[in-house]
Amino acid sequence: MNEGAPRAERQRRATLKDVARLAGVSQSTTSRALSGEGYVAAGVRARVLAASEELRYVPHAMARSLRTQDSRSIGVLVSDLRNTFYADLAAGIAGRARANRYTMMLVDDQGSTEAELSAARAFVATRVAGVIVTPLSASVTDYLIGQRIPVVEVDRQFSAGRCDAVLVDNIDVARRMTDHLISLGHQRIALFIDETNWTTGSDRVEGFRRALKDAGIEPNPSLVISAGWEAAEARRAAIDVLARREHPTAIFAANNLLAEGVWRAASDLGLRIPDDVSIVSFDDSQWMSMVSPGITAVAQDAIALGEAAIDRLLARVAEPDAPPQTLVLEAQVLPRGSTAAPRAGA
Amino acid sequence: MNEGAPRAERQRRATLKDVARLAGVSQSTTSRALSGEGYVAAGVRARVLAASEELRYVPHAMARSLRTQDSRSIGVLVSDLRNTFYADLAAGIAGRARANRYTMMLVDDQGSTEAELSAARAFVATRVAGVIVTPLSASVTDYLIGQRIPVVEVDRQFSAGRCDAVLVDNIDVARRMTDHLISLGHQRIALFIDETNWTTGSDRVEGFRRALKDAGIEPNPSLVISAGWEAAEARRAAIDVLARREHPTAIFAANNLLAEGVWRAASDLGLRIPDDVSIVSFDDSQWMSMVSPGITAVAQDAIALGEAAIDRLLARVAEPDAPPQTLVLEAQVLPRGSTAAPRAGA
DNA sequence: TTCGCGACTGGAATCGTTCCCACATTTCCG
DNA sequence: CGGAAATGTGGGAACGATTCCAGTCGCGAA
Repeated sequence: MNEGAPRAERQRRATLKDVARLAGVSQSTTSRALSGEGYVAAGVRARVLAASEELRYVPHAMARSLRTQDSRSIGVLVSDLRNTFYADLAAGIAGRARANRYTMMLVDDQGSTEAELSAARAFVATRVAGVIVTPLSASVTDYLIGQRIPVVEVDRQFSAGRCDAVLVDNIDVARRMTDHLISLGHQRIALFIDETNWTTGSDRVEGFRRALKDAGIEPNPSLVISAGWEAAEARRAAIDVLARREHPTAIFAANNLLAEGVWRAASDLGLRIPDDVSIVSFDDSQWMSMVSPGITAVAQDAIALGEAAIDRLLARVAEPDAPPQTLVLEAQVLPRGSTAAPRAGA
Repeated sequence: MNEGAPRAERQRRATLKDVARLAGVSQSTTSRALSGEGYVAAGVRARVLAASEELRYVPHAMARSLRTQDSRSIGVLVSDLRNTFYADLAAGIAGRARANRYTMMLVDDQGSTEAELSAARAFVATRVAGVIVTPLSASVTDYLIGQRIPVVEVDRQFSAGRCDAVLVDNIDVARRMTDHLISLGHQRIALFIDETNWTTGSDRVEGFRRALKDAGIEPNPSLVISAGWEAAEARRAAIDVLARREHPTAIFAANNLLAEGVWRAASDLGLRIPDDVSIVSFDDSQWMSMVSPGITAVAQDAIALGEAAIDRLLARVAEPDAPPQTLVLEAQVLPRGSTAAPRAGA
């Protein structure tokens, strides 16, 4: 053996060339033997496999995809992994990605549009096959579409008709939930909402308004409350609202964080649910089935949402020029104990 | 212009060569202009930048890292993203990764050792700079170490002394928690545990045992209960245990899922907490602060755990030959209302 | 005038694969 | 028996970047 640099020899990772040399055949043959494509004599294949095993050879995925010009990874961009909604979404995607032998690059943009855009650039740089995003603005999607990378928008939609999307019918579900409250006799219903620039938010408000309108209830703008992004903010806002003399008899929280804030506020003020105030939530959470009474909630199946998104993405990758599709998944209203008729006289 | 194939021309993504051609300089110069390394005349740089802008050029990260032989991505392997503990861990890692301009490849192995190993192979194939793993067995770490890829084990440790690790002192915390119950007067304490082949599980059992021993309480093997992996299983097991004539006066659940099962079982049986049974949990969860009474729990800061893990990993990448370190982070016992002295006579 | 040096540029090798092509050998069939 | 087809092999050009090296200038100093 060459006594030159045994240590360096050990350190370097084996390449195809090393395997070829050890097996005593050319790189072309080695490649064929390992990939199983093309002619290779049985004996030679065995020698190559043995050599590859001995050197613990692992093909360099980047070199491969550089040459073949295709990619086995997808980019996923979510807003906040600590929120179970996004975590479940990611879990759904991760499972299916693995099943389809894709790897997943995950970025949590923490609500920052700069982070979002820089993640998109990183995805383009690594030439992902496609991207799944819960967008904060239209710019990510625009950028990716401009770069001709397949995109699926999930949960919120900014680029309707320009890329695929997987959504829940927020208008309909919000309306049904509001109807539920109205049918119990509630007239003064407050809606806690985070953001109305997104389709999720504006659609939920829209569904809420329609239900009121259809029931002939006068819309009251002071009962649509922008409650910020965090439970703590929502809690403060809810304390304000619930401390009013004629406080709403029911509160509809547009997501799980807001619901937490509202629930804590009611608890802070010693209000009893549902006697003093009914509470419902858009988004189910573990705690909502554990507190008593349980919180009536819209159960979005975030895992299914993620699975649908990656299925759509892979279909799009296979057929880039098909017209964009928007998938709308069902969401269920789970009635629990947090809703009842308003107290007489309230 | 060449009228040959305008469509194909539009389709292809711009490469360095295209930018160079448009700017009228060589690839070398273009590369230097874009990277800022080496000499480039100001006018030329401007031209190159303009050309790159016009073609919406995005450098091919894989080609780059193939050439430079370094990697800007890390692999992360967790057991179940739907569990907030792992989701928070991933969130902590994701934040720091982004801050350090690394991308993160995330795999959720769903508790399958095959999935775990195949993820590890995928990481090696993409030549990640390093891997953070909540291992299911020693084999992932062994494999990665064999491939000379830096590894940090988090939460559980299988390869002590052979790679870095970031942990919580499970023995100590479990002991303190048990002491808390003992100091309230409990003698018949059950421990619900998932798995004792992992350091997390066996250490929690160990801490529990030591606390009992130090207090002179006879260890009772029938009170250390393997309650499976899911809340539903734990619930069934807890119903069995709590339905016994002389049921334990306190239950220590070794993680949040188990705690959920135990809590639901108590609720199923109409037992009052803490009057009929005290409950404590290793792992805090959102619901534990929302139910009443709140559940006394060990709060592990999973985000901090993730941050510490990636800090360690990046330090290791910078200095591969330093001796392995094991970081032990603090965890707090959060006393809530779920613990009290056992009922007289119980 | 010549030398040397700093500023600047381009050619070409390289990273680790795949795969087209050319060539060699064997098999098969009319 | 001749040639086509099937089988097996290796050479070498890509893929898209970086970077070493060898040049070409212009200019101030010797």
